[in-house]
Amino acid sequence: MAPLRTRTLQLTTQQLEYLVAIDRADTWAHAAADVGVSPSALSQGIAELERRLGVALFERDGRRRVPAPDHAEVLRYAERTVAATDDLARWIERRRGGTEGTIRLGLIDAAATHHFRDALRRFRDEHPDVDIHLTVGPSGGLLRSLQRSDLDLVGCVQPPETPPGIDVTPVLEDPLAVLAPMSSTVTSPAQWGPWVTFPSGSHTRRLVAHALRSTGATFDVVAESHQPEVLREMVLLDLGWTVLPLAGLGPLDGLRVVEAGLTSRSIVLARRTGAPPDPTRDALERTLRGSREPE
Amino acid sequence: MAPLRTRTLQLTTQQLEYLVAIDRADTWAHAAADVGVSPSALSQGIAELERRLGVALFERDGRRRVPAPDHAEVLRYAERTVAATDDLARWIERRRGGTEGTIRLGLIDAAATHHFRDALRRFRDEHPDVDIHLTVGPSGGLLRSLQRSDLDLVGCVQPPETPPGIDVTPVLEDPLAVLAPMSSTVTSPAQWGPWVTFPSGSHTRRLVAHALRSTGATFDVVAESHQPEVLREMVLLDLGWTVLPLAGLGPLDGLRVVEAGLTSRSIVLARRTGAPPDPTRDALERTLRGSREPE
DNA sequence: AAGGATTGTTCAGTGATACTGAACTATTGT
DNA sequence: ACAATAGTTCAGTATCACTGAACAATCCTT
Repeated sequence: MAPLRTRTLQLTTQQLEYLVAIDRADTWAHAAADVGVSPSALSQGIAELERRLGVALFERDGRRRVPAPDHAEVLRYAERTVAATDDLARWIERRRGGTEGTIRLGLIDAAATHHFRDALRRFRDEHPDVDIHLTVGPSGGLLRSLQRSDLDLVGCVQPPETPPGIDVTPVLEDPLAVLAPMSSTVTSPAQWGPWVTFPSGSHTRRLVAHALRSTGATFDVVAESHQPEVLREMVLLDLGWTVLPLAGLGPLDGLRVVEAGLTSRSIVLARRTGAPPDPTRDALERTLRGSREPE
Repeated sequence: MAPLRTRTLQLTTQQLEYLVAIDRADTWAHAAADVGVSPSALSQGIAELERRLGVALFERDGRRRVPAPDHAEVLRYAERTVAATDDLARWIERRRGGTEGTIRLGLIDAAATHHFRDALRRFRDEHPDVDIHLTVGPSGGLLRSLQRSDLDLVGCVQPPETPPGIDVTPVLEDPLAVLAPMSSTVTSPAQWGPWVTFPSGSHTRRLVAHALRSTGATFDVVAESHQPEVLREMVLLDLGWTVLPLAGLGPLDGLRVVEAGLTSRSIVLARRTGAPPDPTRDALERTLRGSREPE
């Protein structure tokens, strides 16, 4: 049969940006403001996108619009494309402007304050012209930002499944210890707990839950926080037990280390595959990779 | 500092398609014809793309145009984006039209004629409504087609490095045997050869070269072909020795099997990561994966 | 239940963009 | 020197995306 090259979809990055902006903003008016056009333009732009795709992206619900079933897949495409375009723009800018470069680095708490602290300082000393934007937060959010091209390099806990478009290399193992209040009595794992730990959805929490269950402990959670220091305080307040990396946690006064090596989490460096090359980013990655703990 | 959201690049898939078409065609006029516009439109379109990117993509060389240094990176972006757009278009079409789907499958020679032959027949029997487009060729070309979204699923030799955007799962091991003409005398590896084998660039050739060298054999190549049958004929003609998968090779009359298990190549299934879901493709992949050889 | 604020759409007008066809320039081949 | 080839420029036209203003629907408040 004749190929008849079914005239490809003609889209603009602009339209895709509209879609992404709508997803990230709470209202279309805000989304319009975010991309710098009038609400009218946004509305017409989305209508045009729907017309070209031949797919309904939004349904009406009262005066709001809610995503239609097919929306998700198109959004996935739009996000990837916008991210790639963003990367290209940054690559061009770096190549043109003589700037040594900006790197947007994302790290989890322990990585920023402990594991990579010295390596980071060393890198800054050796590359004073490089602008480092550091974002600290939980692994999940960092990886999402990485996918969106809001970050260039991320040091976080190894995710259970590597998201598509992301490439990951392990750097070091971070042992996790079971910590109990001094008031507690050390018994068999079955009597451990209750627990204060990271919020559900946290990679580390998943690891901890799994490890505790396989020792026979129950995992009933009575309080949550993303910050290790806060968890430690909660234990000091006798709220419960916790499982934390000892690394960089500070003094353990008032805490009982019940089990220093319950399990360990793997700290990895993640970057987008397919992103344009960036020697500065590579250099930073090498420096961070060199900062293995003496174990 | 205020973000001031540096007005993102505004590109069209059309412009990116121009760039890709130019790369694939031998002349701009042909490229223009391929995408179905006038040469004038193509020229203006590329000029506009260069203006928006702020990057020179082509230089003049006589009356032709040759890629500028920055061209490669932009092309990489363009190819990925065009491929993703193509995927989206196919996803939409499948979703709208009630069609059971078309799958563009790429296989290497031995996979099509031997390893997956029965599985493929089984799949066709079980899914008579699915249109399978089968392309047979060397691994490298198949993987490139996969990246370009010209294929949906590929069965080939494990590449030395997984290309970005491609995901790979091993399916079976294909042992490679050293075959010599009957006239030859069996000696130590140092006296083996000379060789007829796959053209340079072939994944299998790389494996073979490595394996032979590590046995102490020299690897001097006197003839090349991509087709196992042709290589076998060459051996029969006394041109030299070869290393081939025995699987599906046909009768070995007139050949001496010097070493049945010199090494083995891993046959893998490859698909694009980040492509929209396609249950039909998944079903085919499962069927093919179930066709492990009894080893 | 009325008034007003909020959310998103439609419409007309305008400027930008992308296309075709034809004329044009530069290069290559014979 | 002549013709063929490769790509560009130019003028005219159709399409498209934007703004601003008027509009419709819904939600909130009292």
